[in-house]
Amino acid sequence: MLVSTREENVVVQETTAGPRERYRQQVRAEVQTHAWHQIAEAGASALSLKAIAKQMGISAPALYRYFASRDDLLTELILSAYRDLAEVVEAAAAGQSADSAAPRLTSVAQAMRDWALTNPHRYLLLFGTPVPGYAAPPEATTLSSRIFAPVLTGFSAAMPASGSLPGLDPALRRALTFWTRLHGVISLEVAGHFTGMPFDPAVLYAGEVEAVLAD
Amino acid sequence: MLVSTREENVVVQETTAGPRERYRQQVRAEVQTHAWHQIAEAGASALSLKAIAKQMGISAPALYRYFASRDDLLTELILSAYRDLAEVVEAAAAGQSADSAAPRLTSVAQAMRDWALTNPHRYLLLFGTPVPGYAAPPEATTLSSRIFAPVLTGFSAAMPASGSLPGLDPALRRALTFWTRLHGVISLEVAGHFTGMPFDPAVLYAGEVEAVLAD
DNA sequence: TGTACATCAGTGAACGCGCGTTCACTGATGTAC
DNA sequence: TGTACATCAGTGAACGCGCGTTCACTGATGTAC
Repeated sequence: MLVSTREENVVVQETTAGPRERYRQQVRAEVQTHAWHQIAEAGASALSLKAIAKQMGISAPALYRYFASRDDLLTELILSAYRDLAEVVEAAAAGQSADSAAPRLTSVAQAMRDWALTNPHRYLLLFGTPVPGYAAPPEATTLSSRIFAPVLTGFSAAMPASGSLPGLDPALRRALTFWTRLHGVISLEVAGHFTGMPFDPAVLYAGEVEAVLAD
Repeated sequence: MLVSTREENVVVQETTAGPRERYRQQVRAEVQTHAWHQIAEAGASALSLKAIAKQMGISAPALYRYFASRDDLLTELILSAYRDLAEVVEAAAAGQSADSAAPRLTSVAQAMRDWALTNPHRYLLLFGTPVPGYAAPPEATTLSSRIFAPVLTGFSAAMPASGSLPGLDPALRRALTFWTRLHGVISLEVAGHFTGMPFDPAVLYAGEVEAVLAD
């Protein structure tokens, strides 16, 4: 499983950073890589600064130069996972012709599943069981709607704005079910609930993608 | 939130149990109640025998009279959650007339959501992020198919057995999408991903139930 | 180009804490005669 | 009904372990003159 840990402290990287700042970002990235491996092996609740320090051959207090606390590190991991997925979804939505919404949304759906299967622990960290005792920062909500936006605009474009029906705006409803139906398949697959069952999850998923766009 | 911890050591309970055995089952139940409260507050990874002992006003080693280890307790919790849900689903399926499948499946769908909202931590323990480093016992798979069975027979009855289409048997496919679509809504709601969004999850769910049975 | 100084990465000891689990034991409770 | 014995729930001390975090410190590195 590939763990790509890019640094995204965009503001800093824009101007020419001094060698100390460059080194700093490099170490931060290395810490996050080890953190993801740890989450992959023992789950998010087991994320431990001391264990990361040991793996890096460094003393534990040294890490406090880079992250204010364990929860601070966890926050960075979650936000970077959100950013990563948001970029993947946006790229998938942008890569298709703007004429019709269906191929754009198909592309988005495939990108989501690919990302989830490549990064199962990131997907579960974002959309699985919430980490107990941890409150996501407000920025998470912003990034969450950034992921949702291409889907919503896709359906809004495809449908006449027919005012609100009883209960739920139709474009919002279709965007929501797009999301819930695909999440239903992805999350069960990623959590291992399809192992040993006599069917191919990819086929099931493709069927759901087709169906959710057909109606 | 109600935590009902029934003892289900059926074999023992059938014959008349001595007073010691009765007491033993009572304590086991009490331990499990405290365990669920603990999972609700700090997650499954934080499940701790010492903490339970402290809450019960008992010494920690005393618990080893009732559970062989921490993982043993966790296994009992998971199996009892599976059993509980299986009974709820079976009851919902049996409560309707056997004539047509649709009302039976609607009833099953509502029972599933009700159970999940009443027991969010149980639902997440069964179908959310897997507990790291913990392997579910084989019996879990058995109970899992017991939950799935009423759905599958519902769709099998409703459809002519038309042989296998390319990819996926039609009844299995519809039973699977029944499950994935409802899980998609339930899991996101239970994990708190709908909080603050401008719609009613119950309406969204009802719509999905209707749609999954309509086609 | 050379030197003095400020910055900052990293160290090692220490804090209080909680964990699962073992062990030898005490004392109450149920049971067989 | 009374007594002796076996069973077993529960105790307290101890084991080795890992955790987050703080503190005063050392020593290397970059920078300003």
